[in-house]
Amino acid sequence: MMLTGDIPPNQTIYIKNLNEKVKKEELKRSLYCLFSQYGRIVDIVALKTPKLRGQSWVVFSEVTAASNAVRQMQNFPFYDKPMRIQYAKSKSDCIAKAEGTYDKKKKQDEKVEKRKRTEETPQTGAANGPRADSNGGGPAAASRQGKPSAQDVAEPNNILFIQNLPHETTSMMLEVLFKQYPGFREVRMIEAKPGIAFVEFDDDVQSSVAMQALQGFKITPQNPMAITYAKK
DNA sequence: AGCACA
Repeated sequence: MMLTGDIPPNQTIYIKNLNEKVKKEELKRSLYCLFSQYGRIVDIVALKTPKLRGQSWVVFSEVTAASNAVRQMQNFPFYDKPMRIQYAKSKSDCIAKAEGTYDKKKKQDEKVEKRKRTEETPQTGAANGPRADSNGGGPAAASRQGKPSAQDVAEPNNILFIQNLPHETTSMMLEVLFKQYPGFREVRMIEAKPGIAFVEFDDDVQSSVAMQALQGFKITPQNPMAITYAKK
C-alpha cells in the first residue's frame, strides 16, 4: 500500500488540501502549533500564489519527526478540511544551505526549465484581480504582568485558564492542541480579551494531565503559555 | 489538484 505516494522519506513534509481562506501568517502559526509536537521545526513555507495556495511545507530538523507527522496527522481536520500529507519531493533550501550543498546557480537553471514548460501551454486570458496579501500587524507582545499571590491560586478543577497567548491565537488552534488529551470538552475565548482562553475537560484529573503536558508550550517562540486552573 | 524556498 503506498500511503506516501512513493516519495522517499524527507525531513520536510508537503501538506495539501489546506483551507485557502486562512491567511498566510495565521496558517504558518497554526501549522507550527500543530506540528511542533513531533519535533523541532526549522522552517515553514506557505505561498498564496495561484499555483501554491492551499499547500505548505513544514521542515523538521529530523526525518523521524516528519515520518511521525505524516502518519499521525494524516487526514487531520484542520480549518474544516482534512490535511493530505506526504514527504516533500525535494530537499528544502534551508536544509541544503545548512549542509553547504545549496547551489544557487543550479537552482536558477531549474527555474528557467520550469518557465519554459509552462509557457508552452497556451494561456486563455482569464485573470482575476490581484489579491492583497495583507499582513496582519506584528505581534504586540503586551500582556499584563501579574504574579498571583498564594491566596488567589485556584484549586485543581476541570477548567484550565491559559495566559500569554499570542493575540492571533484562535480557538481552533487551541482545540488542536488540547483535544489530544482525554476528556477534552471545549475551548472558550473572549473577543474582548485577547491572549487568554479557557479550556474545559470532563474532570480535574484530565485537565491536570493536559496542563502538565502543555505547560509552557510555545505557539510562537515569544509566547510560552501559562496554564493554571480557572477560578470558579 | 496543485512540490517551494519573494
